[in-house]
Amino acid sequence: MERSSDFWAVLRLHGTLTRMSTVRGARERARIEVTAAIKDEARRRLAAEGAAKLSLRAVARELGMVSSALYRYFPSRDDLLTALIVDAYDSVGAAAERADARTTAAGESPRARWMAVCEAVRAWALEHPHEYSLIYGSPVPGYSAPQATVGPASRVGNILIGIVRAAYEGRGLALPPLPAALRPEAARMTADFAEGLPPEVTAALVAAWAQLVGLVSFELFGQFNRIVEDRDAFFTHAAGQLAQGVGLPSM
Amino acid sequence: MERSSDFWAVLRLHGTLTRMSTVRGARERARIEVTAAIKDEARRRLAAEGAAKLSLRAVARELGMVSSALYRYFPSRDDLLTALIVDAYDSVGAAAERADARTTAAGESPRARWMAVCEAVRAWALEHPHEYSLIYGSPVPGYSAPQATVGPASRVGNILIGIVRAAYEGRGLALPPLPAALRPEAARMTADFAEGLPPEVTAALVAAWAQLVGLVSFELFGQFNRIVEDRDAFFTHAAGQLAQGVGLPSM
DNA sequence: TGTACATCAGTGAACGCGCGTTCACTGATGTAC
DNA sequence: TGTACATCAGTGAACGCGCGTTCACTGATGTAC
Repeated sequence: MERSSDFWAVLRLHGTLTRMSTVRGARERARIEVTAAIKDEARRRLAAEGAAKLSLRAVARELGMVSSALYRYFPSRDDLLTALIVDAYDSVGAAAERADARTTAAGESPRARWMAVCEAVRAWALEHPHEYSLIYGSPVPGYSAPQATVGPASRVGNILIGIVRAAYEGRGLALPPLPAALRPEAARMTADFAEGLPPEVTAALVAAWAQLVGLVSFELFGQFNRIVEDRDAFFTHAAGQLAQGVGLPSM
Repeated sequence: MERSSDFWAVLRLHGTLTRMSTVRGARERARIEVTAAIKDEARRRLAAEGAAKLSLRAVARELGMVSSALYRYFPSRDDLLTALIVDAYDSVGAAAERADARTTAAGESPRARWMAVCEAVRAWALEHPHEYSLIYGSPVPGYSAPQATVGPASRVGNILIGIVRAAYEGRGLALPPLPAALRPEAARMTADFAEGLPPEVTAALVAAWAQLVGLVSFELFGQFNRIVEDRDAFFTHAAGQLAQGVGLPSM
C-alpha cells in the first residue's frame, strides 16, 4: 500500500486533534482522520475550481488515494458537498457565537454585541471566501440542500435574534409601526422563530440579516472594486446603520 | 431579428466590426442572427448547468451546430461568458432605467422613484434568476471579468445616484454626520462617482445598493425558504427602509 | 489465550461520458475589375 | 456584364484531457468463542 507523503502529513495534522479526545480503535480513529482529510482537501479544491466543478477525482488525486476509495467515506459527490456546507454553516455560526459570548461576558451593550457579531461574520467570510460562497453565493445547479443543512444554517440568525431580544427585554425597542400589508407576515415570522418580540422588530431583524450578507457579498464578490476602498471603515459604519435599523440605540 | 445595442457592443468588443454600414448583406445579417441565437441558447444552458459548467459543446449541440463552428463567433468560452455578463448588466440596467423614466414622467416623488427602481431590480431578478446569479452571485472560478463589463455594471447604481441627487437638489437630505473614520473614504467616493452629494449621502447610497442586492439574493438563493413567505410585502417594506436610510422622506 | 471468521479500507481496471480547442477542408457568398 | 478571386461560415476528425461511479479483489484489523 503506497500513499503520497502529503496524505500522511494531513493525517498527522488531524491525528493530533483527535487523539486526545477519546480512545478509539485504530479503525474508527482512521476513519475520523481520513474523513477530515478528505473534507480539508475538498475545501482546498473549492478555492481552485468552485463548488460546481468540485471533483472527487481531484480530491483523491491530491490525497494520493484512488478515486474509488472516497466512496468508503461519502456515498457520492453531493454528499461530500453537503458535509462541506454543514461545516461552513457551523464554522461561521461558531465564530458568531464566540463573538457574542466574548462581548456578553465583558458586559457590553446589545449594540456592541451586534457590532461584534457583524464584524465576526465579515472576518470569517474574508478568511474563508470559498466556504462563504458555498453557503451564501449562488446555489450549485443540480444540487439541492438536504434537511440536514437547515439547523446549522440558522445559527447566526439565532445569535442576532438573541441580541435583539436582550435589548428588548432590557428597555424595549422603539421602531415605527409596520404597514398593514406586512402585519400578518410579521406576526407569522415572530411566532415561528422570534417568539415574544414585537413583529416590527422581527421584520427589521430579518431584513438586517439579509442586508448584512449583502454587504459582505458585495465586498467578497468584487462589486466594491473601484467603488469602496476603506472597507473596514465602510463596513463598520454600515453595520452600525443596520443596528439602528433594528432599534439598537446608538450609544 | 432585432439589433440590440448590447449586440453591437459585443461585436465591437471582439473587433469583428471594423466599419459601420447601413446596408447589410445576407452574410452580415446571418452573423447577427446566429450570434443572438448562440447567446440565447447559452442563457438557456446557464439555467441547466450554471455558469461554471457552461459548455460550448452543449450550446452547439442544442443549436444543431458543430462545436467548432462557435469559434467563428466567440474566440473562447470565456468570451461568450463575458458577452452574457455584459448583456445581463445591460438588461437589469435598462429595466431600472425604464422604471425610473416611467415614474419621473408621472411626476412622482424621489421616494416613489426609488421604490419603483428597487421593485424593478427585484422583478428582473425573479424573471432572470440565472443571469442575476451570473452578475451578483459568486464569481465564476478561473474567470476574471474584463474591463468591458465595468460600464454596464454601474447602470443601476447610476440611476439610484440620480434619484437621490434629485431629492437632494429639491429640498436637501437630512442624514446624521459621518463618524470621523469614514469621512476621507466618503469624500473620495463622492468625488469619484457622486459629485455634489454630501458625503454621508454617498456612503448611505453605496450601503443601500449593497443591501438591496442582499435582499434580492437572499430571496433568490433560497435563504428565505421557511423564513419569509409573503415576499412581495416583505421586500416593499425593506426597500422602504432603504429609502429611509438614504434620507428619502417617507411621504 | 489463541484461532477462525467477519468486517472493512483501499486498489486498479473498466464503463460510458463530456469537455475546449485546433486544423485542413468544402462550398456558398461577396467584391473588384 | 460576367468572371476570377477573396472571404468566411460551417464541417468532421482529432488531440489530450477530465469526470462519477461500479466492481471484484486483497490484505489488514477487529471480534466471538
